[in-house]
Amino acid sequence: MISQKAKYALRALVALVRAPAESSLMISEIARDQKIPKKFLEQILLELKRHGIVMSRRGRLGGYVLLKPAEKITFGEILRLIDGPIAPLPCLSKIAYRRCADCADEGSCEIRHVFQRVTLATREVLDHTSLADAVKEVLLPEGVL
Amino acid sequence: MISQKAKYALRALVALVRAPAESSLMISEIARDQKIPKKFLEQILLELKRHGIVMSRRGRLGGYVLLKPAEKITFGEILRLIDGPIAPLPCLSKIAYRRCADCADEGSCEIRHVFQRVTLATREVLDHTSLADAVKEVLLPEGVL
DNA sequence: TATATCTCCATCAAAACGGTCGGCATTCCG
DNA sequence: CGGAATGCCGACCGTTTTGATGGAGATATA
Repeated sequence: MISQKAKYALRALVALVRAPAESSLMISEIARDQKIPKKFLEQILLELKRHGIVMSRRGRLGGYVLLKPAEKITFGEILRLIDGPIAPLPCLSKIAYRRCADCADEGSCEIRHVFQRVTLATREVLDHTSLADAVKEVLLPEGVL
Repeated sequence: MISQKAKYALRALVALVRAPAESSLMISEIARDQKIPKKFLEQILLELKRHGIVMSRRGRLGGYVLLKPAEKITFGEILRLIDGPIAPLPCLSKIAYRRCADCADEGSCEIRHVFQRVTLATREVLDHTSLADAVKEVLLPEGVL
C-alpha cells in the first residue's frame, strides 16, 4: 500500500496539471477540491517544492505551479520522493540499496529472485507513466492503451 | 517494502521446501539456519499453521512440515496472509476492498487507473510463482526464465 | 519422570503514520 | 504605509504497526 501522503501528493499534482495553463492553485483550493487536510497538504507541497517538482508564490494571489512539464514528472519519481524505495526488498532498491543482514548470498536468494521480477514489472509502469499520461488516460474510452 | 515478518515467513517456507522429503524441521533449526529470531519465528509458523500452510508435531522430535505441495503455495498467498493486501490502493484490493473516502468516482480516478496496471503486473508474478518455482529458479543458470 | 518441543498470551520499545498548531515571512491591495 | 491573505517552517502529538521478547502451559518421546 502506498501512504495516504503519497496519494495526496499525486492528487494535488494531478489537480495542478488540470489547472488552466499558466495559472496557479492555492493550497486551500486544492485542499477543498481534493478533500485533503489543508495543513497536511501544505507540508506535502513544500516537500515537492524542495525537490523541484513545483514552485510557489507567497502573499495574496499566491499559490503553486508545476515547475516541469507534466510529461516529465513520473509516478515513480513522486512515489520515491514521498514514500521511499519502490522495491519490495532493500536489496533491490535503486535509490536506497541495503544488504539484507541475514542473507548469505544475494545471487542464490530465492526470495530476492522472485521479487526482482516484481520490481522490474512495477518500475516498468511507474517510471514510464507521467502525470500527463495519467490525465490523458482518463479522458479516453476504456481499454485504449 | 514487504515486512521483515513476511520475509522471515518466506525464508522459513523455502527452508521447509528444501528439507529432505517427509522430514520435519524444528523452529530452532530454521531459526539458526536462516538467522531468524526464534520466538518471532515461532509466532510466524503458528500463523502459517492456523492458515493451513504447514502442520506441526510437538514434543521431542517435533517440528514443522508443509501441509500442501510446494507447487501449490504461492508467494501471493503468503504475502497476503502476513502483510495483507498486495494492491497499492485499498480500492484495488481483492481481499480487502475499501473505497477511498476522498475519491468521488473510481472510474475517473487517475491515480487508481495507473496503480491498477501496477497491481495487475504484481499479481501476475506473485500469484503465479510458487515456492517450488522459486527453489527451482535458483538452481538454474542465469536468465533461463 | 525428565526433557525437549510446540502453544499461547501478554507485554514492550521504537518507528511510522497521519495529522495539527502557532508563529514568521512575503506579497498584494487599498 | 498598513492590513490581510498567503506560503514557510519547526515542533508536537495521539494512534497504529512493527519487530520483537518473556513466561507459563500443553504434549510427546525416551
